[in-house]
Amino acid sequence: MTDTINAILDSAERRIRGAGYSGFSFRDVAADVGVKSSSVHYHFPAKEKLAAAVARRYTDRFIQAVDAEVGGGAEVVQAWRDVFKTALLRDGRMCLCGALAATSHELADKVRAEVKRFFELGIEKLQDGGLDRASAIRVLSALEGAMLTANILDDQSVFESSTAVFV
Amino acid sequence: MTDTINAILDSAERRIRGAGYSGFSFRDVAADVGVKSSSVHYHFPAKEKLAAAVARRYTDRFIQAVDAEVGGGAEVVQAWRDVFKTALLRDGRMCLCGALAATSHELADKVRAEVKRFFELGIEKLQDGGLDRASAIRVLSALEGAMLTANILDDQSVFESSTAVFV
DNA sequence: GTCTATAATTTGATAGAC
DNA sequence: GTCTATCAAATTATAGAC
Repeated sequence: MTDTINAILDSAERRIRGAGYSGFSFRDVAADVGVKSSSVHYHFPAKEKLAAAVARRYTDRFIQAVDAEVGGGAEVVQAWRDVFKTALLRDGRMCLCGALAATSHELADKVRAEVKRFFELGIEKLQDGGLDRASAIRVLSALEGAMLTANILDDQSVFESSTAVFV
Repeated sequence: MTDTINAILDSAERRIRGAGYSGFSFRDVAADVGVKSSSVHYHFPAKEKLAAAVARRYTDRFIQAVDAEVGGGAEVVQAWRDVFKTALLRDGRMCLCGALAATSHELADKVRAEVKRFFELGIEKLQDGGLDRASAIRVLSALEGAMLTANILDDQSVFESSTAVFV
């Protein structure tokens, strides 16, 4: 993975988390990276492919971070909460897959499939931690909702208080 | 409020709930209503004003529906859950203010203010029902998150099971 | 791999006739 | 209040030089 590709993915991730799929353009990303939009197209021929790549990297990193915490002895639900919290505090933005899921009707099949993968893997991992499927979905939904509300109220402490029940 | 204005708001609401603020255009709405885009501009000179009007109507109707249930003897948390559930089952789409909140960085101040109003009023109403502020935020976040997850998993029963804990 | 240039379409918005 | 016509800008995407 080259530096340019990573920079493109970084920019697109940040912009999707702030403004959704339709809220960013190839020129926006190109300007962030310091190249021309045709160079972005060289690496990602279509916008759908760029968004799908962003979602896949986001999910892989997210799961990796959760696994690392669980490997370090953390309880699974706490691990998910911590990684969500880190994403919110570090970037001050919505979960990428939450931002995309909120407008799922506009997503191309391949993008929606990647977003769905984030949720399915989350449910699966939480079930591996001992939760039944309904509880796993409830925890994941609560985390996404807490992030969304913290986002619009512009108050990160909202995430803490909304999910303190899991502690 | 004329029929055309209502039809414009209906179309814009539906489209924002499916694809977010940047995911719809004046021409989309005009085609839905059966007029030209210049006619939409006549009623709503700027896109921001249209979105703000949609959010305001959505919030007013939502609060009205909740108040009606509470007036009919329902418990406040249940009333909120029911109105969310109806919005999901009837339209098969995300909460309008949830969809906008997820991409709050792209919103003009006046639109974001309307979205914020939905959440602030929700918190206020739940507090009137006896919850402390943290619990009110937690309930509202959980409802938004449940709707988001039901949306992406394309399974409305997810909303039920995710929020059954409130029953 | 990145650039210039450009095509084809869409977008938000306005002017003016009816 | 709706229309036709149009604008200026932005959008996704491609061709071809370097």
